[in-house]
Amino acid sequence: MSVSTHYLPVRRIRRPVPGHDGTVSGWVLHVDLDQFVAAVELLRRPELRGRPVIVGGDGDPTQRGVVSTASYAARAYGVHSGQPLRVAARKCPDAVFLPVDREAYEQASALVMAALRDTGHPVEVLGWDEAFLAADTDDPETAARDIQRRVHDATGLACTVGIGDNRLRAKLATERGKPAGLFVLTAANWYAVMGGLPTSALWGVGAKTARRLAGLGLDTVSELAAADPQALAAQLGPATGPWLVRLARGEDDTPVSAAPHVARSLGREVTFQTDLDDWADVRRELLALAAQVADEVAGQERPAARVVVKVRYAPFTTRTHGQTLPTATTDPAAVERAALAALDRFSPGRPVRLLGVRAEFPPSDVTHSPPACLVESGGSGVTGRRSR
DNA sequence: TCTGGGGTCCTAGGACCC
DNA sequence: TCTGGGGTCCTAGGACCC
Repeated sequence: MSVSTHYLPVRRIRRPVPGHDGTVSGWVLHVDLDQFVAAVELLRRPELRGRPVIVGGDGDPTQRGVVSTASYAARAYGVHSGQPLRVAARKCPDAVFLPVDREAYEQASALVMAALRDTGHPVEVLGWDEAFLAADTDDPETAARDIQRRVHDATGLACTVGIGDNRLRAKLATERGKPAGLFVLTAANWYAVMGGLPTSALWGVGAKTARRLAGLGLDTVSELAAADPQALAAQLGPATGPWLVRLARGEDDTPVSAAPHVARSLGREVTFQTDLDDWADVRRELLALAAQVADEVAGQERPAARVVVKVRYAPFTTRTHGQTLPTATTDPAAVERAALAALDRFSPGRPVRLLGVRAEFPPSDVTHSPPACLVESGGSGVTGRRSR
């Protein structure tokens, strides 16, 4: 598994403080590749250009699996990421279905990130196809076009650049510049662009939170921005409440961090095409997953402190149980033992749809960087809630 | 419409200690 | 024997993102 990194020093960017003439000079650029996974496939299969292409699972729409990425031609039929492949096939029967080819995307991603670093701006990688750049410039649009040209020259791929006066606004600008365009979102146009939108338009507000907020009478970004942070803290938690209000105001003072990402955990999981009824099979599959994870933990030379096993019973009930290791270790046998011990805490007999094993690294380990030889750009899931 | 696989972070509740 | 309040740690679950 690759881990994002590079060798530039971490640099805290200058905040874009308006000068007396209203100009700002510290910008955040959010770069997002257009239909990345599908675009990589189209690069090596140019004959498919213009056709609906759907990448996901094993590339077999009769099997369990979801859409990773649909080409723009396929999206016109209502196909989108996360949709079950069976549904996608019904909506777009003439689509070309392709299996996920992780390695190809990681390679393409590495080229993209290298091109971004060649700009000289600090780069914070967010995943295969996204990055923030800190740009100390008075002309962010020229910088953005320069980035688009460099990425295209290096890879043949198109990207959109969101320009913002902080990370949050840059990120939200990008979707308004798609495809292959630019968009500028700052404090100056925040409410004009975002104010009337539902709260789910914010980065970090999903369907569940939007529904809870609506239950409190907060439907739009403007309404959330005007809410009392303490009142929301009582409703949604001490950190989440105030954070949501700041989100709605477009506030984010997190610097672009070019520091190498150090994973907190490492896991493998698998959904079976047919539910496992026999607990002996469950045990065998779990051991295989645990061995895989243990192997990678050993390869990373980062001791694991805890092992968590995930079981999804049919039809879709998910449970987790963890086992803390006596001492943090890279020993594969210890990791496998812990996984088995955790499995013993589940109720056997129920049919199993999914099994997962995840190793967690101790929190104190965050200062420990992975060895340089294991490091490449792109790849790892630098996701989840950020910048609280 | 039956719902992947990789992650991150936050919350609530219980255990435990003083 | 019954009882307080606070702090910290651990665990499971939930929500979100790519």
